Amino acid sequence: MLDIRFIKENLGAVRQNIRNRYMNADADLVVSLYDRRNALLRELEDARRLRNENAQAMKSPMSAEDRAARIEEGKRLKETIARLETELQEAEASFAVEMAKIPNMAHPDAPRGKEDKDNLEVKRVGSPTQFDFPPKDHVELGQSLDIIDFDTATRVSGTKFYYLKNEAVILELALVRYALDILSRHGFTLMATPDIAKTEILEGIGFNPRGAESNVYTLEGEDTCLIGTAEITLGGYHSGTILDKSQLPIRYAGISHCFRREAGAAGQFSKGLYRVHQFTKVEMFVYCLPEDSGRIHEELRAIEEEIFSSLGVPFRVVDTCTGDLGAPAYRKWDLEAWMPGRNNGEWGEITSTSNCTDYQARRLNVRYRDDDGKNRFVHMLNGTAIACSRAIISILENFQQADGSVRIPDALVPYCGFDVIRPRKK
RNA sequence: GGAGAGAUGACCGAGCGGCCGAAGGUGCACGAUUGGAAGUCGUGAGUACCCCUAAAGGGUACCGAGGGUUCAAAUCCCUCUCUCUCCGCCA
Repeated sequence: MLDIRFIKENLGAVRQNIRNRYMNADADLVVSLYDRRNALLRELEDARRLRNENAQAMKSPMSAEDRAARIEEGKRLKETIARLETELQEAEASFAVEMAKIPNMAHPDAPRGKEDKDNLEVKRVGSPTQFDFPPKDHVELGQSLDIIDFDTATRVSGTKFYYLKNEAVILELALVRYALDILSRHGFTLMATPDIAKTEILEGIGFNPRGAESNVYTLEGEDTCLIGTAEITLGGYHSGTILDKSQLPIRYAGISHCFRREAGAAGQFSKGLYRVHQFTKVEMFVYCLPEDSGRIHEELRAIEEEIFSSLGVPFRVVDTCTGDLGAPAYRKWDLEAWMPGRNNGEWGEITSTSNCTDYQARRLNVRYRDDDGKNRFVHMLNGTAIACSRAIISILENFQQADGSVRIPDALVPYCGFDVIRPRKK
């Protein structure tokens, strides 16, 4: 969330930002709810002060009548306080609901636009793969190589699930290990995180666990959810703590499963591994000083580029437009890999890195003590190192050969123990 | 899952319902003493929010969390969470 005082002082800019991001939020309503909350708070504190003074006065000896009068006064105040407390609670609740809808401010250079087609391409590495034969998509390849089974997964678990089989199992593990090795070299602390997190952490990160449009699986009667990304568990790791300034930046690389409901995603491109309910991902997460977050965001992007460059997957980088940023991000880079099997060749998102500034830190209450002794909110950033399902798409489709086999990228051969996946005779 | 013990400020640790935002100790910051250090002495210091602000100042809340009793709760009652010990179960 934003700082309410910032909203009050920059109301015009906040309104404009909400419009630029095509979000459904009302800054003016937030301000008026806040003012109402403050008025009630003042009234309540006043009543409490009178109560304390009354109780204080009763410490000294007094006549029976005076004492009785004091007790009456105390009882009256008790009722007033109880009433005001209820009202304040309601006011704070409605304030919190509206406040949560206000998105982070956007970087001034982030392109204005509504949807992903308004994202701005800023860089290309490699060029779309050329084939001298008709290329297959990864669903077909997965079948002919006998390494991905969608049909059985649909029967056992439902649509948008999959079994990895044979070499694909090794390939996934190889990708994970490859990413972890690179991140370890970049000074990241490696983590394998829980796949479940509390609702309050989800909300702090900026996810909406409830509602029909939510992308989150909630666990019945538990107040917990299946995580959609390790960003949640890594961002929650230091929730409610004050970090030592000298520890910063803290870099974590977390591996987890990711679960997404993808409700209403039927109309979108949903074939194969691209949009699935469960996948494995290595996520980068950084806690840093406010003045460092811009630079570190570039570092995260550079690491993502390093990973996919070294794999030999053609990709481009886009500067995500305001309407596509989501609520927490101040700025976001997406890496889009060339996917030859997608609509006869198309860019498809494989990683993404966001600078969320202090938006998440404020609600999760992650601070550091500054040199002047003041506690300030850290900045938090995240980025995908490897999302296995989509990485596998990009490898299968770009590295396929005329004979129906798929070559393993050189960098992954030592991790896989084989350099090609051949069609399996049935 | 069962039984017991506990949770107080950066840390340790006291705390009879009103004199407790909280003793004492350690640690911390500053000052004095010293050639310098140690030691000693003195002073200061929590967090959040609200009001008022130029600054200063004032108020409210916070003793694991949430409820309750009371004119008044760190202190009494209930629920929950967590930690430790023992038992059970188990990848």
